[in-house]
Amino acid sequence: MRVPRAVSRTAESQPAAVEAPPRYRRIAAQLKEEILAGLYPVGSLLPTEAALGRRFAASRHTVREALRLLREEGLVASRRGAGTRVVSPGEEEGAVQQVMSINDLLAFARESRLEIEAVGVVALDADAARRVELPEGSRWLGVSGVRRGREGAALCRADYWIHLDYAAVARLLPRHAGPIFPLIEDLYGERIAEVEQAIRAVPLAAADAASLGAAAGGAALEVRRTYRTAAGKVVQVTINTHPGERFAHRTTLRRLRPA
Amino acid sequence: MRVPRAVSRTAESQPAAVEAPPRYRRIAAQLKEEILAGLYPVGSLLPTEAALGRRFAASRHTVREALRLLREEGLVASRRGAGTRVVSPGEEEGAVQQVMSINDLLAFARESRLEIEAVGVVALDADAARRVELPEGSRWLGVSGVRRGREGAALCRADYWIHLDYAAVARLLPRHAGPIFPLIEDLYGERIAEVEQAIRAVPLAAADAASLGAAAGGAALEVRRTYRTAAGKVVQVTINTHPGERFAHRTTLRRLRPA
DNA sequence: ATCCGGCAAATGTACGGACATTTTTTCCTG
DNA sequence: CAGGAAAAAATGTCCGTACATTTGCCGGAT
Repeated sequence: MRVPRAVSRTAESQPAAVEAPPRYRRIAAQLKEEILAGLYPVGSLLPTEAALGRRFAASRHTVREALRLLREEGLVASRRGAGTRVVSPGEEEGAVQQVMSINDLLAFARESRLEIEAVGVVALDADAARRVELPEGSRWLGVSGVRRGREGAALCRADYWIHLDYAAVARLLPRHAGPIFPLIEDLYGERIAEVEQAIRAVPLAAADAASLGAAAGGAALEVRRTYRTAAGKVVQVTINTHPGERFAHRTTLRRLRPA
Repeated sequence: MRVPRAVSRTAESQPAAVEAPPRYRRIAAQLKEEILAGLYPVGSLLPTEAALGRRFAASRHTVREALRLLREEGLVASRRGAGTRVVSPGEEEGAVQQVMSINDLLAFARESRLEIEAVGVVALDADAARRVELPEGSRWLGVSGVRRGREGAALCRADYWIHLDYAAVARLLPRHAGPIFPLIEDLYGERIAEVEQAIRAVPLAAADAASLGAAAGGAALEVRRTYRTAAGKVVQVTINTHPGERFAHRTTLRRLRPA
């Protein structure tokens, strides 16, 4: 879905002041870049901790912290005595979304940045209405953009349909890179009580592929969320489109009592 | 994945040596227990690193590693100068999941019928190991088939990797079309405490497409579930592959208390 | 050629120290 | 009493050391 370019726009967003990250994060980013560039193909060994320490003039502690970040991102796996091996390509695989609750939705959005491309009121045609499961012809504040991770890589497309009762939230968006529904909660005193989530596999549209730096036509994971108040009113619908096989939507389900 | 037709099958047991976990893991477990027991309610501060070091007679390094585990588990959040605060009890999150997840897995399997095509012991090559996130070379009881709905239409491919400790369950499968893990629970007295679920979009392989009556190469939703006991032992891994855009994986998330 | 044992290499755990940064508390002044 | 500054408290980063555990390689024996 492409939200039509809005006729009127609010002020452009301004990037926050960025300070130098800690050394271990910089080392991790450098190694990640080299992994993604193919310098260390899947299956190959990274340099040892000792060698990396010499290369980056860093202590073993700092190198280990960097490697821990890479492990958490799913790029490498370390084995005692055997070294650290590159286990999977693609940085998006590390953008694992641990969605377990509404609070977790907030956490994911806080760890990524929404880069807004278009904001404007839209009326849903038949296709769009079917896709977002909202009434055909109804009008919503449309917001579309790309969600990016820490190092600026595109994680997914993010498209929003916000109920017009809350359209003034548009004024806050240029200065806000995080999740939108808490803004609505703050600004209007509404409370999201329930999120309905639907996940499916779709072909990646050419327009989406271009802005995500991925190949068009491949498989993409589409995650749609419908945010409702306790009274059942739809406040917002969000569709995140993650390209390719690199992204996995993960959930951990637990039993707490005897079955 | 195509499981080779089984020639012979026996249960093989490989008892794993169980050793004491590292100290930092034990400290984390103890603190988690106290958090879940309500000793530190949501919003309250844990003891400082220094205090925990005194309490557990551990170095700050060890305490910090323990706190890192708790942070990664989403139980606490640390802020420089302010301490470590309990932000979300895992048990309550788990309660949310219980409402809709493992029971939902059973419901889905009950509403469809597993048509088994192949059963046999398989050793995981590198590709398979990566796909199911189990050790390469490890051996599992492989079961593969198609899950069909009421009218017999193919819903998805269903592939299982069952720990060889439970391989005798194979004897029950010919007369059993429903979910497999409750069979294991009944037959062996094991209890599934946790299911880790990963959903991604993949291209539909030609072999899978043929048995599902779908076009090869299109987008498919791959849902992988790893079933674990409370001790963390992997009992079973399941991959369901749903063709095309027809299938949507739906979840409803609710807030149980005020934000 | 194969197998086994020993040793070196490589990561994992855990101790210690120091300084930086942020938050909270305390103290002082108007 | 209120506000601001300074000090103390608390976590974050980064250095170092030592030992434990596991893996891989090499050489010798069969």
